[in-house]
Amino acid sequence: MPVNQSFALDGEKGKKIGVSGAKTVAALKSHSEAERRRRDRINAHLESLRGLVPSKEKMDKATLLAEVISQVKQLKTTAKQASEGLHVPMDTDDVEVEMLENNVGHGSLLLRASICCEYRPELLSDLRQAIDDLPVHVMKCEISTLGGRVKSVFLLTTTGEGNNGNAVSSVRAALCNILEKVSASADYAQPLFFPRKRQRVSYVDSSCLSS
Amino acid sequence: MPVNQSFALDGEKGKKIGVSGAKTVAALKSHSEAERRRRDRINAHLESLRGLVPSKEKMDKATLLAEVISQVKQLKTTAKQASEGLHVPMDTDDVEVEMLENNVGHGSLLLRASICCEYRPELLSDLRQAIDDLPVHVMKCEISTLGGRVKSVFLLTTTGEGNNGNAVSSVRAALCNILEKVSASADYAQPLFFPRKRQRVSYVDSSCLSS
DNA sequence: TTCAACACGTGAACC
DNA sequence: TGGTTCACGTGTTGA
Repeated sequence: MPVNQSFALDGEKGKKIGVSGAKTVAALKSHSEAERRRRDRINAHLESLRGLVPSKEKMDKATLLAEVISQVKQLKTTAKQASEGLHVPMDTDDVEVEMLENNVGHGSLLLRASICCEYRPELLSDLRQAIDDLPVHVMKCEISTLGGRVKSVFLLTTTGEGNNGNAVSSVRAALCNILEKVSASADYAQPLFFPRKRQRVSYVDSSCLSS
Repeated sequence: MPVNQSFALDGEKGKKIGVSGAKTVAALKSHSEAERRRRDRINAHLESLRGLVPSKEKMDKATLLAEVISQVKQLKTTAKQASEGLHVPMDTDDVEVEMLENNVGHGSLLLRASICCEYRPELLSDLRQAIDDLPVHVMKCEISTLGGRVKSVFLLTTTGEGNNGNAVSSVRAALCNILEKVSASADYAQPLFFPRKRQRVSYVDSSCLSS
């Protein structure tokens, strides 16, 4: 049972309990009702968040919010890796080669190589030729197109013929060659307003993460 | 300035204001402090959610939670589509067409179409021709190869020219035509309405993980 | 008993 | 001025 402390306060401050008191109590009533609506709104959203979080137990409000935070972060990273990292071609030419694992088989390496550039008819055959000339094995190839741009991602394993130590650099060099060919053949056509980034080569060594 | 209403209540209930009153006021103090800690915890999580939401304005608590809810739903669908995007071609020929949403634009549909078959040189141009002949728009295309087999996944939106109701069936028919061309070139008869399952037994996949 | 979590009403601040 | 949002202290309930 809620206590109306305005009685005591009115008495202390000498206020009259009359018409002005009725106005005050009406204002307080609408105020408390508005506050109750606000609480209900927030709690309703909290409840729908409870439905979205993959947990079966009833959780504390704070722990529920913490769970939501961690899930949002997780989803953001996976969505980012999926959309930007792997599938969707960006509008800057790019070559990336990274080593994923070094214990696939007997000293063979697992590489992830990607090239992103403008599409041209000879691109796919050039890619195939370049990969065939390398001492690598294509485990998986993925080609994505978006608006005339192409992003190609390869999962490669070294065949162990050559030196595995420079496998990353040799693959990167081969892909950069293809990028150069693209740039040379596309020199006459520059539809963009600003000078395009021709070649951005990045190399991530993931071997430091795992022993 | 907070009002300590225990004075009036103690007077009404006839309680003594003395040692027991001191204990009561101490209990109330610890209680309010605990409640304050709880509020701080919740608000801290709310603040970190504010940092995660892609909005620059300061938002209401309720609208912030609503924004978080919509973002979680959005991220869930994109993450799911991304994980679906990593598709490895299987050893069986297959055509799949499904409707993802029906409220993309003004009555246009979002379709996901995929075809999985053996690679042949004319496959890509055939695919392009078939898609171009359909009243659809290619939002995203993804081609994956594994050991000579190809899986191609399209994200399509209907242009609204034809009847959206049979968009799924027309796309499926076009893709099945391509599948039949593959089969025809392989000198093999095929059933009429269902995508044929054709086991690929010609050679062992050299890109298996063991080596 | 104490503790943790919740809803409630209220004062204050800001349009 | 009302209207709205927030923080606070408190009553209550269940472990």
